[in-house]
Amino acid sequence: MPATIRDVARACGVHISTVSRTFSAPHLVNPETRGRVLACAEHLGYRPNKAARALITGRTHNIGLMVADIANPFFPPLIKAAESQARHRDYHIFVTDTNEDPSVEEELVHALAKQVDGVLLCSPRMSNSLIEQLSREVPLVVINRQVTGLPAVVMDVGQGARLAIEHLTGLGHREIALLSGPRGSWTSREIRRAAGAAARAADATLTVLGPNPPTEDGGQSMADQVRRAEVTAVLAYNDLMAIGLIEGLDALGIGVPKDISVVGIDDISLSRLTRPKLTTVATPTAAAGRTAVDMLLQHGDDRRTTAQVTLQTELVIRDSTSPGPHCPAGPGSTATAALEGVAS
Amino acid sequence: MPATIRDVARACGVHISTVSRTFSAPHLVNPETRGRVLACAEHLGYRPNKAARALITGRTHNIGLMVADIANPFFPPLIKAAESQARHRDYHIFVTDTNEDPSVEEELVHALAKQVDGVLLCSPRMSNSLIEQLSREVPLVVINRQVTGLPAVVMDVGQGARLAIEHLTGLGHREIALLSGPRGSWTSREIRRAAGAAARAADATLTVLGPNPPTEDGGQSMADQVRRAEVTAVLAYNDLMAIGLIEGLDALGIGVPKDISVVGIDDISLSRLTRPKLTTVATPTAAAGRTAVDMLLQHGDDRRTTAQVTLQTELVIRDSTSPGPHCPAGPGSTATAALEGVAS
DNA sequence: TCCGTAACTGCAAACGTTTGCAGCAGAAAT
DNA sequence: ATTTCTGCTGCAAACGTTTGCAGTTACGGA
Repeated sequence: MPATIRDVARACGVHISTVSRTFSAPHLVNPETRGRVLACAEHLGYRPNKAARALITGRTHNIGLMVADIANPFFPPLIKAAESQARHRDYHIFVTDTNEDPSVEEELVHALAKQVDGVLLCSPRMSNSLIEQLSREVPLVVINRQVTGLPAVVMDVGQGARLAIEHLTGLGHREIALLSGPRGSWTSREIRRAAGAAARAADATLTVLGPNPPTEDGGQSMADQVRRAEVTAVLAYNDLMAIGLIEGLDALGIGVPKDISVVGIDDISLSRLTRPKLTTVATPTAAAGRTAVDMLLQHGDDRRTTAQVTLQTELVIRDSTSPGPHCPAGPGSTATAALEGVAS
Repeated sequence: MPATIRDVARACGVHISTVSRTFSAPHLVNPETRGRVLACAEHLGYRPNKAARALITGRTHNIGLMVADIANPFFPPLIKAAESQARHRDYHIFVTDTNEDPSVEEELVHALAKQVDGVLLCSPRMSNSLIEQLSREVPLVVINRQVTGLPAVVMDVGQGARLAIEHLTGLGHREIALLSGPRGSWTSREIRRAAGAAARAADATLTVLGPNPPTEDGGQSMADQVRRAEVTAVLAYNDLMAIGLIEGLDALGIGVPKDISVVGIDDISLSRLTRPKLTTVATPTAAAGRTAVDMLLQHGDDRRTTAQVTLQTELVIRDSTSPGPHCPAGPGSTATAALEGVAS
């Protein structure tokens, strides 16, 4: 039903290749002819079929962006930054949500494969080997993860976790809990590794609770376990969990930061609105989105650009943390950092 | 580089049509042959090229979903519902963000056109005539808007606005402000119409302030104007603006709901977390997402299904509203409902 | 024995573009 | 006057599939 290149060619008595060139290489066609073609096209409502064009050129000018949960406010700034960067380069971004499900991730990569020029995998949960395998089907850039041989942009959340733990131990906390993230999360492993090391260095005890779904509910439902863990401070896998935890603790009559200090990670905009305002680790999400797009696009030209970019994080101190029981540096703290919890 | 159907055919000494059928109509090929083909395909890492397939079948099994601002928490529940519904029907959803920009909307429809089987337009800002024109290029379903001849699913926000105003007038408020939404928003016009009628019916004065960007900042920056309008209650275009407004009023030393009552629209999950918890109009976003997908898909079979589905809204009373100055029904209220503000 | 039928497979034309190559006119250079 | 060049246009082969049609084989029934 929609007009094709052939209809236009017929309508203005010219060969289809001339019509094609009018749209994809205008300088190759006589201005007068070009005018006639454009008029006919306009009149027939003709638009080049992107799919057919992609089939032969191999370029769609689209980029896929896969996120684990579009409802998590961590992602939108990254998505928006990627979109604006892509637009500058005359590309479009197609976003898909995987529902935190690795099998959906794989399926979606296949679905996107030939409709986009590359896919940005944001915090993917699938295995390294699967990612490598999929990368033979379509160019991939991973965000918040490292896969050998693939371009990656990671936000240095390990450093962030270290800063958070140092902040807490500096306030005198010695019994700290870590609410870990979902199983299979590279980020969660990094946080755990770095937080464990930082706690050990400060002679503090780190109790890992998890894995947990990275949502408000995930945090809220851990309130009771946090209470039983008898800690004075908590570092959560992300802000959403931290906020949920604060709600949950509140319901148990435990005050934040009066009784327990809480630190989040991500610095989502919501963190500035809650009471108390959340102390958290700010991650450069917008920069990550921009960088990922750039890497994907230049990766297209030069096939061996498999650089890994690391972006710095920083600690934002607000109102959800306060000095712990052993103020500057009291005795009675254990000398080992215990790591418990389910392996991810 | 990636294996094509021809490579597979050659590798197992069979015609390409047999390979094709192995994937798209397995029952038509001998089980033994099918096994060989699958083995070869597996070995070569072959995957049917969706773009090429779409070119000939005319079906991509993808659906586009356009939203104005992915960072607005109103959208994710809709997106997720649409995605899960689509997945059940063996379709995938590609989400795009238009940045509240009508020209980007048009461009994106073109970009999506032949890569998807249809596009869901969520609260589009473009003109009716442009939407109609684009609908000749790709099947469209509009959400939160009515365009003659196009299938639509609308959440009855007019009814919601009426409930909100009745709630406020019932509490004794007679001077009410409406923080309107962005220019070009059909929803904003509906709210204004219904709120105006409801105010008039209750002998209350409605002052329209706007248009405004539908964001937290949009609400926050109106705090001063709200104060100068000398109203005792405010209905905001959406929850985000309502929350921003509460923040802004707080900064001016005006308490909610003590000094001014505030009602939002949407019932985003955040509304349950703010202090005070927000009284708001709940919109059935998930149902809207599911319905839109269904309409698009059945629209594909039967071309003349241009039904318009209306979903009901309901008022959720929380803590941001309280009785106004003229308690049950005092005298001294004006008899006219004034509608001011810039036309949208 | 012959025929009809069922089950499978191959052939080739589509789908809507792009693009290297060749052809052609006219202008400029020799 | 001949050549070279430039600017434009047409031709046809691709891109990777699907699918109606026809051909082959084997088999059961008459």
